Amino acid sequence: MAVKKLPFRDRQVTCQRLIFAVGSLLAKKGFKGLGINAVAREAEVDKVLIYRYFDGLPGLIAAFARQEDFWPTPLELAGGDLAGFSRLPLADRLSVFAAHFIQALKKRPLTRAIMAWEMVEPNELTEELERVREESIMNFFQMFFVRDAPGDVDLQALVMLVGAALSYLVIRSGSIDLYGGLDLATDQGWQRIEAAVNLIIRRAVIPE
Amino acid sequence: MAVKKLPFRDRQVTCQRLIFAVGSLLAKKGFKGLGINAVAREAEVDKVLIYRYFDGLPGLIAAFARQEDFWPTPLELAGGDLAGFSRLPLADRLSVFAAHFIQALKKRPLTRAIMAWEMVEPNELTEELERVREESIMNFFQMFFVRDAPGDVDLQALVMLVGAALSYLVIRSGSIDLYGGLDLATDQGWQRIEAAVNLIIRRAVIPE
DNA sequence: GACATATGTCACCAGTCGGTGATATATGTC
DNA sequence: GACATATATCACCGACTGGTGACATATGTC
Repeated sequence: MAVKKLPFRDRQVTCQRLIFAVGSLLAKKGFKGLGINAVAREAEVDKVLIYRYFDGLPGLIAAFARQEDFWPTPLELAGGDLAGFSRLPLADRLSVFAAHFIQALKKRPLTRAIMAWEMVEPNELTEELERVREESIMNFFQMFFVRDAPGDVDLQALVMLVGAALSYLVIRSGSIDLYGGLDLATDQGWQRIEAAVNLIIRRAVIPE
Repeated sequence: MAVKKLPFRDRQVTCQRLIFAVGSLLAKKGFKGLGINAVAREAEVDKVLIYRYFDGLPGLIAAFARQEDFWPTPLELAGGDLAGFSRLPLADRLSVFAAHFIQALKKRPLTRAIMAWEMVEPNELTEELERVREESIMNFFQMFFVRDAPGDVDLQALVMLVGAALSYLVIRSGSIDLYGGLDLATDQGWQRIEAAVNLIIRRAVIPE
């Protein structure tokens, strides 16, 4: 007789298995596969426990998002040195930010998946993630960019446009290799993109 | 006895109903609801006819995409006057392109939906739409921008970055109103975005 | 040991999914 | 009228979905 499951009877462990299962399932199948049954199967845990411990799938996913570092920290976006970052000239600060933003997204497949999800299926969960992220973005901007405010440049719009473009390209790179002739699959391609971003930044904030 | 369906026995009409149903279902429910059964229900047509006439749902969706003007034409992106557009200075041409690109996407909810779809569920169908679009984009670029090629600016990367940013923002505007402090819900917000794009363009292609 | 509780298993529900084969009905051709 | 064909309907399949209630078993407390 096969021992189907190991009833550890340890709630913590079970919860961890479930949370982990969300991540691995998300990575494997995307959202299509993200259902109560599938998650329970993946975790080798009875689905009823998802209701018990997380009050349903949204609660579980929320727990997952809370525990993952699914969104880059300001420290990470600043390149690991907030003070040094803060001392850089505006253009350099923007360049550093752009470069680390790319890196941060590239190394977070699950974050990319969730970002893509948000674009397609607005629901109470994605809205929550959304809110947190919007707040985080705005904080970072307020903290490091708003003070410069060159009178003739809408710095906020500039930053967000760059962020939007990079978000789009990184997300797309998950499913295609070529966008408008830009190679999203190789480091060279991304260097080219980064160079273009830097050029935009330099030219746009000339007056500093 | 209720007359459940009107068996017109007119293949063309039936096909039209199915194609239309794809659009209206896509608009109503997004992709989640886009299944064989749902489409058939929406069209009040037996699902088996989808297999008969379109060889399955992908075929039907392909037919839908083919018949919709789901992607803006070069003429539209050029503002209705190809010759005049072609005669504009580079910076103006880019600005006109950006403005009409925004308009073209804003007035095509289904295109936005499909673009969002492509970001989430790469499959044989989206790949096909993808291919067509990539081709279209590159043609437009080759036709109207490549000739200028300022030596110090990666014009292609610049154009595609702007396109990526605008695509991202327009798609997001379907589900959120605020992105990084930018208002995606009002015309004023979009004017601000457009202004920022124009600034980027002007500054980037100064040398012309 | 008795008991309550926490933890986990199982069976079942109604509904939907994509898909198929058999059948009915209208249309066109001879 | 006879017949083939195009068109549409229907019934069913196995599989999966989210969800719930009943049950089993281990753990901790008294």
